[in-house]
Amino acid sequence: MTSQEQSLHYLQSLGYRLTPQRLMVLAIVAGGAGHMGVDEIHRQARAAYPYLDLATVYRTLRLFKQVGVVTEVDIDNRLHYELTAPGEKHHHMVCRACHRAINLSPHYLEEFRDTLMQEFGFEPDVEHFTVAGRCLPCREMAAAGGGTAVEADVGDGGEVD
Amino acid sequence: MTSQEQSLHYLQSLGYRLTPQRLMVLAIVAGGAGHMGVDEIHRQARAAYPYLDLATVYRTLRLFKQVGVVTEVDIDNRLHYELTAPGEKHHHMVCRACHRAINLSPHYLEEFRDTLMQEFGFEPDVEHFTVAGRCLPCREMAAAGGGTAVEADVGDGGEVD
DNA sequence: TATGTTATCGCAAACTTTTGCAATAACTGG
DNA sequence: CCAGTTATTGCAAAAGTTTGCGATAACATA
Repeated sequence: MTSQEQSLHYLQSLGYRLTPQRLMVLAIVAGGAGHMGVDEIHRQARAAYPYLDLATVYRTLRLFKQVGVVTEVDIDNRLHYELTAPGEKHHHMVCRACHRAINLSPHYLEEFRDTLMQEFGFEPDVEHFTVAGRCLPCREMAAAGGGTAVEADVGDGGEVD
Repeated sequence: MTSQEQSLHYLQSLGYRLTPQRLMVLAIVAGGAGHMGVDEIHRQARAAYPYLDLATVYRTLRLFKQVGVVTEVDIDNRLHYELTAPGEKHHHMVCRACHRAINLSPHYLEEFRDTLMQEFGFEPDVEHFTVAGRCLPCREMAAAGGGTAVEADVGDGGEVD
């Protein structure tokens, strides 16, 4: 049984219904490499089934996230989703100033996770985890006297692998 | 010098301009108790200065967040902001199933923070920090055979202190 | 204090995400 | 396999958030 089939069984065991829309969205997210934007998922889904509505995509992904099938990632103010792959861990540190992402080895989170589990019975989602903060270059720039408001308006892009 | 004045000096030292709008938004966020929704901030601001636009409130808060003056909190899909109070730490664990929040003592994060600083020079924002995951009751319910899709549609509320 | 430069603002429009509701389709029990 | 129940869908509209642009005001320099 593939991991997709497992997810579907799991959904069903929770009392959710298996609909073609859900199958399709799951297949697309599983097929894509890495995070996928909602509109991209929608576009691909429409190729196969033109009536699938954007609202359904949003609702489906929200459900998948709630039960843990997918992970939500906020990239530059837009929602992205990726399959929660239990084996393949994937962490980020995202700088709140430059929005660049640095990969973080699972090692650093395990200790933290174990503590939370033991103390509170709370199981943190560390499979795909994002820590906000400020990266070294940005902190140095700020310390150096403050980089004269580099970015015109406040918004800017950000890259994540 | 109050902490508000410090923030303003800091903004200025980074090359950002001090405008009445920014002063106003900062004062309002500082005056409120805990997180404030964007529209509430806007409403209060308009009482004093009716022309202040919602877009300006958003831009201002985004800037404040970027430089670290305020902390952004996502509560039930709406942006909320609160002053980043260096002394008074404030952490949550938020369950992805029931959306309930559990307070987390700063203690548990310090170790993690120190590691990241040492290894990567990355300074995580642990002042106000949120960890997603699943709480004990929800995990037990899931283990017990899966709580027949408790919530009709996917959305539901969530409370955070 | 007067002048130039340009970050910021207000407005309007776009974009992203959520929600209400009637129709439909997935599951259940017979 | 058929009928009943109700979760889910598609559509349309609303709500939340961001963005483009010309006008304005904040800061720097003289």
